[in-house]
Amino acid sequence: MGRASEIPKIYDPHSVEGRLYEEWEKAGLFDADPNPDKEPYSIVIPPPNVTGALHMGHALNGTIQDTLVRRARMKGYEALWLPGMDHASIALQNVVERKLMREDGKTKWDVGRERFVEMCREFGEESRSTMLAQLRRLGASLDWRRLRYTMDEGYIDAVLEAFIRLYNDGLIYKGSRITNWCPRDRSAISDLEVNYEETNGKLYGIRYPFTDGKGSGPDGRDFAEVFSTRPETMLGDVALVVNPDDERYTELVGRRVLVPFVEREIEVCADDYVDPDFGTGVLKVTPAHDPNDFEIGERKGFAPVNVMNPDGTINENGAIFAGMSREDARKAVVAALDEEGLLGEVKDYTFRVGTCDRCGTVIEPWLSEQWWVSMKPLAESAIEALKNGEITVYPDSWRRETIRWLENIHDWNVSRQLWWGHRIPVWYGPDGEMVASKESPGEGFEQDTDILDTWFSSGLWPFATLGWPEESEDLEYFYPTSLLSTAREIMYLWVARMIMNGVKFRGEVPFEKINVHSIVLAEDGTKMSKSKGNTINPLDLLDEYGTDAVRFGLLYQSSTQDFAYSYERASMGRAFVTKLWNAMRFITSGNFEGEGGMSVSDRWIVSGFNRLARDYDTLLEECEFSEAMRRVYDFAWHEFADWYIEISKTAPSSETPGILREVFLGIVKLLHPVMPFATEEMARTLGEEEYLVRQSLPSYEPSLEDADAERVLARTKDAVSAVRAFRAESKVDGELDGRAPEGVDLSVFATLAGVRIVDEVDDSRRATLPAGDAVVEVALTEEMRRGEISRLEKEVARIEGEVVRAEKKLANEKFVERAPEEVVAAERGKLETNATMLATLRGRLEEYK
RNA sequence: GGGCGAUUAGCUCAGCGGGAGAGCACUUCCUUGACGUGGAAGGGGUCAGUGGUUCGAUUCCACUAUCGCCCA
Repeated sequence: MGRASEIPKIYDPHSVEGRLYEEWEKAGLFDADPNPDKEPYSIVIPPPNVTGALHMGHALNGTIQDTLVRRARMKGYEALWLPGMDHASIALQNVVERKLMREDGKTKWDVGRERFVEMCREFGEESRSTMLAQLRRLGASLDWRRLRYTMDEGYIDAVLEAFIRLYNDGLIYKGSRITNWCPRDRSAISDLEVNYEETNGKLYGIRYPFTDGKGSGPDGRDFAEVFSTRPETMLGDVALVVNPDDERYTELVGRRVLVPFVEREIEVCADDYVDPDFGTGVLKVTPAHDPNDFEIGERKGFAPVNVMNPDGTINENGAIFAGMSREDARKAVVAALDEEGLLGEVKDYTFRVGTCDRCGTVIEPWLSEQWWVSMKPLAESAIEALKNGEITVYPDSWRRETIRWLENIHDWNVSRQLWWGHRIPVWYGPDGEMVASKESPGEGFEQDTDILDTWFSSGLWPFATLGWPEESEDLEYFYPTSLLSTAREIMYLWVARMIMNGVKFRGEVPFEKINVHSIVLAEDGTKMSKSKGNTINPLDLLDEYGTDAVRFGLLYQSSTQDFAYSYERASMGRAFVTKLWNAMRFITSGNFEGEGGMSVSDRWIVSGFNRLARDYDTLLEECEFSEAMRRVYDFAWHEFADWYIEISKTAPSSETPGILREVFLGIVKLLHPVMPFATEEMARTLGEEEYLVRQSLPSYEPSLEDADAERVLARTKDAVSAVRAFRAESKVDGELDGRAPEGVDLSVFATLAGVRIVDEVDDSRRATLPAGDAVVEVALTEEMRRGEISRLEKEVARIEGEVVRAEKKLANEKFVERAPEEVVAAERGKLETNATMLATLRGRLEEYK
């Protein structure tokens, strides 16, 4: 017994992870600074929400980034992974509002803007430690000295600077448009923050009497009827509209009707937008309360009438309904219409209702004055960068998708009527001046009360985190960053904007590569969501299986397709760690040493590892994480452990102990970026003194390729497997006498197959076992011979099938003519091999009969 | 309604022009001195359907069906 017995049989993550992480951090292994002697490599983390907690998406993306940055360090780069988080304006503000209400029964208006913002800041400071601790648990090798926050002083300066530059360049303007308005937050929110749901509601018929007399409508009616799902908005109607091709209503165009209650006379006009088949074919136009109506209003020159206050109550334009909530007003309007005889048919109707992502309030499309960014000029540069390959996107389909989105981009509403965030640096002077400035331009100026959308600030992330607008050394050295890894859901919102801003403010794209990773789905294949209760907490996973196991498992499963994940799926990673751990235990025992220089097996494993190192590197470079993991897993388990370790026990050379150690350490180094903790611990147990991250990644060395050794081992493994299969099928234990085919390593074959090599095997008492393109012969006892005929018959039948298939193919003249020469030659070779094999086996069968 | 993607072993997924793969699950055997979170040997797929291109299609193209995501 060697030292192996002193090492536990199972790797214990709990006793290793915390200790190593602390040690690494203390040793400054995650720190990166401009270094003229090294090439830079940099990744900025997609900033998690400051109030957030680690979810499976973070775990996957964190693993990807950490793997790449650790790998870059081992490849000799000055590698920076920059941590940070964003201030999550509306999300955090809502949390603080709820807390305030719960604890003190107060609203934000009760405490006032200044105090409320202070409370938000405090809350953010407290809650951000949660995410930071969780990223450490994941093993994330972030340079913590550089932690950035979108509400840091320097970052705020960057945001204001960006706004002012865009404003001064005429790319930001103020304008009244329809936005998604949340009456509870009393703010515009982005399209992303609206959840649409199919809802059962009603379609109400509203009748607008003609001003010029009864019975003058189509079919002698007194009114024009319009269907609406939001009847209360009729208070803001400015016109009715029909399709110009709708013959039913041709004579209506140009006539006037009365809007009930508000007593406004409006005109009936024609516009292509109207779908004659929807409802009555007549549409009411309410520009202040519907985006399509707004456009019609613009086209036709109707001034909008806004009937709602910011809190969703009806304003003074709503006549007798003024002061009512939206909901009450709807009921009251319907009742009043009914009373006046102006209510038409009321039908059940299913339509999509948008609700606020943060508070669930029904969104009101509402006209308000907002700040907008002109996107088209900015988008051009981003489109160009994506088209000309300045940025490589993995997978490429997302490059095309993003281009398509950019080509159809709309102006972006960046203002929010919230308090927590970057206040818009525009000042209104006493004489109506409007000035963009970080500081008040002077006496009597008042600052705009709106704040900026969180995405406006996070859109500056790759350079604002490096010191911009200062021309810092960091910015000079680390920008553009090397790679951005992200979930696809924020490609448009965030990634596309970073590209535009990068080019606008730095004249250079913000990253060379974009990796769009897949989504970790719940076990049932649906999206994980808290409301469905099907989430997996990554911290529980890390606890149960160990960080390295979870990281490996996630990378192994993550290709371009989303994948269903469950607790059991982490067990594969854990089994792999255990397998490696025990290979290490074996190597520490160091019992096996032979003679005579490098054996063919030694050359084989070295050659195979060498190729693995090359392929693995290429795969990671191209963000093919899943395939890279498969390759190293297969090699480590099914070549190194299953075969080479077994060979080393029974047929070692003088070099075997050293090669065992070197190849194993090589595997450990390749895996270190993925499984940092367990590999470091293994290397240390094997006596390595330097941190793995300071060692070099194994690289490809052409002289180590050994096709000859690979061929010999392939044949040898076939021969061994043939004997093992024969033993299992024929239930044979103990040593057999036998002969090996040409070109196998005899000592490996003999020991692993349990065969005593003899010169001749008695013709009448032997089994002939197909092994790849050769046969193995083993001697049989009388008892074993009984099953031999049926075994041979099965083999003959199988190979006959092969021969027929190949003959048929080769008989096809077109195949021989048009298929590539190699393919035809390979087919001929197979036929020949199988024909020979068949003849041999048939001969044997004759002998037995 | 428009766009994108998926449909391969019981489950989760690779592969993507030349004889179907992995992990888990399943069957049989193995307490051999790295590992039972293991080893050896197996069983199990007309690669969603229909057409087309090709000497050859799971792989390329079209359509259909089902599912998912994004946009309106």
